[in-house]
Amino acid sequence: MLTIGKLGEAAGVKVPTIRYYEQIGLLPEAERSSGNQRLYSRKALERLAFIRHARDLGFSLEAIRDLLSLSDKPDQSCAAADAIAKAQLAEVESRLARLTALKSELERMVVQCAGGKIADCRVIEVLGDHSLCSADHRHPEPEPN
Amino acid sequence: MLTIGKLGEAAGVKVPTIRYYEQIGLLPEAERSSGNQRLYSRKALERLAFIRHARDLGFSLEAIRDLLSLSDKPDQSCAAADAIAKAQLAEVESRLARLTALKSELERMVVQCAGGKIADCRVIEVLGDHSLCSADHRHPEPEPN
DNA sequence: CTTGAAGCTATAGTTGCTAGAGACATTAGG
DNA sequence: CCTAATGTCTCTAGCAACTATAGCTTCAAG
Ligand SMILES: [Zn+2]
Ligand SMILES: [Zn+2]
Ligand SMILES: [Zn+2]
Ligand SMILES: [Zn+2]
Repeated sequence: MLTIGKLGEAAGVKVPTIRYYEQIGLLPEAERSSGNQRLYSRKALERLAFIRHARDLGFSLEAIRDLLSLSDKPDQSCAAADAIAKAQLAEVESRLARLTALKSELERMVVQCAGGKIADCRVIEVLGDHSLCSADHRHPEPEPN
Repeated sequence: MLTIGKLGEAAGVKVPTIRYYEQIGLLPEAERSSGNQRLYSRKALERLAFIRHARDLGFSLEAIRDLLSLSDKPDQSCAAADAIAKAQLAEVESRLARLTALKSELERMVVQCAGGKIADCRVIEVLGDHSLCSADHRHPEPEPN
């Protein structure tokens, strides 16, 4: 059995994050020691590692919740899991497209500025006027990574 | 003079967002009509459009705050503005690199799954074991777009 | 003049954590 | 065995950048 600190170390997850996952029901309530400290089994470590890896791949906690509950039913079809992964891939691809457009706009701005006064700064100028942009960089959906 | 609704429409920004920007001091306190409703000038529209465009390009509100205060000093050197833009470009490039790695991992997962039961699902399997991944997709910094 | 849209304030919720306070538990050294 | 350091406990609040809700007031059209 691992303490929460050891578990976090083993899985590469910070201690408060583990408690947070438990709080939102992504991890089951941990066993407790006689002194009320959380104790984790090898299974718990696997589950946390799964979560961590899925987070690293950009899945939302909601998606991970679904993936975990699917992985608990080994006899079911994996179509649902595949669909979640495909949706995540599509999400990543759309962000990639957007970021690529942003990158070229930012590059243009930076390259075009001759570096004088603010009054002549191409960066400020472009920010004030989207018609100076070459691409259609709209602002649809957010989300990190 | 524009009402907040017209301003939002003209700039492509939702009304509550405008009020939020005022609240955090990104927009100055608006003039008020006799009935206490906000009224905006053409200048205010330009400022909001600047904010909107910078947001679209992924700048943080903090960065935008700095860019706005720079743009109010036309005689200063634009080095600071250029630096902010370069930092944003670097940020975008690093996210792009990360997302590209994610994309190929996700593609691999999705392609490799033969589509049977969960027990044999490659998606579930890979999520449980990063050593099945080909690339080093770590989880450094977040932030949207 | 009445009605419905638009505006007002204030508060709480979103996602995925992170940081702090103050109290208890465990462990290593002396 | 005692103590000090570290680890863990709960609870609360905070981060970005909004979005949504409730319960008002004001405005504009018919
Ligand atoms: Zn410049
Ligand atoms: Zn633009
Ligand atoms: Zn599958
Ligand atoms: Zn991996």
